[in-house]
Amino acid sequence: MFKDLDPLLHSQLRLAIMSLLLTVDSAEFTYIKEKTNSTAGNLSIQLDKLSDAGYLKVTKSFKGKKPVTTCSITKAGIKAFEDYVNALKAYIQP
Amino acid sequence: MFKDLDPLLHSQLRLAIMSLLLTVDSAEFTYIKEKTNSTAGNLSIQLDKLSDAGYLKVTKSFKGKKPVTTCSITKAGIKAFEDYVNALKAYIQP
DNA sequence: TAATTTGGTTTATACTGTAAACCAGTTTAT
DNA sequence: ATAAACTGGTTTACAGTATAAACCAAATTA
Repeated sequence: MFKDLDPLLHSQLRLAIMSLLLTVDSAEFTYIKEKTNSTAGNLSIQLDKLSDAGYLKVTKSFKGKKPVTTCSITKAGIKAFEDYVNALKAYIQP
Repeated sequence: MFKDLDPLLHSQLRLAIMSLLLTVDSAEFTYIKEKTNSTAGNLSIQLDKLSDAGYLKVTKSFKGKKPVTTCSITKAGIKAFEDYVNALKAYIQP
């Protein structure tokens, strides 16, 4: 009746990150931080978790002299998100 | 962009409990336990939290000689659930 | 009457989420 | 030139959450 919800996605911030990355090719750390209203520390950790799970790819580079962290969702991430939403529907539909 | 999700509802078990109680007048502890596939201990605690928040009403009685715990959702619980679902939609819609 | 079952609650522990502190480097002001 | 403040994060420490395991009282069954 109620399927398990992927615990990695069932978190407000991580879900927001994934939701955001679904709509764009890639996004920078600071952009995600702003859009999700998160602190840098929290975002850093949650990005690591999503990255460790293979749900997104994180690349580090420099823009001029400044370090930039860029994130993009992976195939596995899209799949996991879709599965999560499908499972969730059973909970929130009347 | 991403509204906060009621942390009380953003929990797999508590959400399942609320979802279940929305569809029925009331339900007994053992029924909820079975339908949500939860352990008694976990269920007991999560029911307390929802009850403390005023999202549901828990009444204790006896069926014959056996104790029965009966739960039903409150107006406040229905409202909270609806708000949660509306907020959640922003996260899961493409 | 001893063991098992029912219907839970309480306790202990592992896991999560978060803010605060921190770090390396850059820019700005003096 | 150097101190102060800012950028772009990471690490650490702690509070809160979820869960299983242990427990309890009463009823049922062997």
